[in-house]
Amino acid sequence: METDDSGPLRPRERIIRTARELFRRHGVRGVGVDAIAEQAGTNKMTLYRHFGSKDDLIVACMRDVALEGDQIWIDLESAHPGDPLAQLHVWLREAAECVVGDSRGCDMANAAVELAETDHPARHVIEECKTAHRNALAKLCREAGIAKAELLADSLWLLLEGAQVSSQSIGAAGPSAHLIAIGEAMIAAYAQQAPKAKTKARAAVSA
Amino acid sequence: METDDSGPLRPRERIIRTARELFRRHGVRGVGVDAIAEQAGTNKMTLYRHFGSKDDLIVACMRDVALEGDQIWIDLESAHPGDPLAQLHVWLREAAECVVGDSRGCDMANAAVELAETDHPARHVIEECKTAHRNALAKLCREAGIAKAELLADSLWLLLEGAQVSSQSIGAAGPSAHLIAIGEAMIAAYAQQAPKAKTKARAAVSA
DNA sequence: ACTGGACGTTACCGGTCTGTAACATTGCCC
DNA sequence: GGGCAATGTTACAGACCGGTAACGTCCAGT
Repeated sequence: METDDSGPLRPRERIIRTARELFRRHGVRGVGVDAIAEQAGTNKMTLYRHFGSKDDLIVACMRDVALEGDQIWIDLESAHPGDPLAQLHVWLREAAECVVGDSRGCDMANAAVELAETDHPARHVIEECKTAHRNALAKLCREAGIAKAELLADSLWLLLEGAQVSSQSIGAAGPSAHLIAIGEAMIAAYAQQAPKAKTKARAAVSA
Repeated sequence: METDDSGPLRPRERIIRTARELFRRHGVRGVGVDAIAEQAGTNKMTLYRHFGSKDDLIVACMRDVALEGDQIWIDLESAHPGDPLAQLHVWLREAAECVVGDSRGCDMANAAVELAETDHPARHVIEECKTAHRNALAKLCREAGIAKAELLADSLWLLLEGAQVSSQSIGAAGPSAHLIAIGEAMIAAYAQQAPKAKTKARAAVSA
């Protein structure tokens, strides 16, 4: 009932992993530090020795989520090197994976909703990470030769964010279930107007 | 410092209004019943005599939000009677009004995020209301003669939900700021393919 | 073998939260 | 005016939370 995965991981790592899971399931305000420590197979004192406060732990978890999220861009490039349009389609499919089953949506967006105070330290991390991801998506759209790349990126971005939050209010079987079809239609609509380059547009990587 | 608007309204109405405002500002878990009662110019006992529990109060607030949201469909019809396409454009502009300034997004979506337990009574109200609104939007798209009406409705729906949640994580100046432009482009893209009828399509109201 | 740092255990503090009990007060309606 | 329902006031219970203090334990490096 207590140990979660007390294998080779140090307490700090176990705490972050456990905290992320519990935060995800119950929300950052819905779980106490005592429950986190116990579930991580340690105790509250050790938790407070690694993280000065619960807010610090939340920030650390957000940074962990951000680090994990950055990996997708590396995976995309390695999956379809030099083919940004193909990467864009894979991105969409990866995004759709975030809203299957009894999804809890995006950890960061959820945390931003729960931490209503705009000056909460975690909010800065969330804003930075979200902005970085949106910019990376826009970069992908530009490199894919999309004319209105910024607008397509914002469109896809809002679609994903909406799908994640909508899966919690309406349910994953609602509009969120059509995320791929909607996204594909949108990419097609933006790709057909004044494309600077077609697929495999290696030459357009400059900007 | 205490009375909020103790005019002609009965305590029950004052409590709901105050609770909605405080829930919106601080989240449903971020404000206590005592603060709500005091801000509403009454006390905790009266609150508990009208609402058996805090959860009941949350449900009542969600129903109040739902009732308020239903009004938009009446307003749309009266603004452009018999012109569903025009209503659709006005809907988009009304939607964009929800993500201006320091928006806190959608009260219902936020509550769904905070109330992580899927069996919370408020979740049912939220799901019903959200589904009803999405269906009303789809009905508008069908009546506007859009071929893939359901898909356009889901697209616009995800855009709005995404804009509302994104305004809290990235900020209202991010992708959410382009909601109108994105939505217009999407409506245009769906309207140009196999339109069953053009504007003022009174004949297409059957289905 | 010693030592120092990381970790575990227990107990506690002060605060806040939801929810209730008992009682006083107001105001409306007959 | 008398009575009754709605409301206000105070106090309290029980639980939980974030955070800290004091002390014990273990293990790696020298």
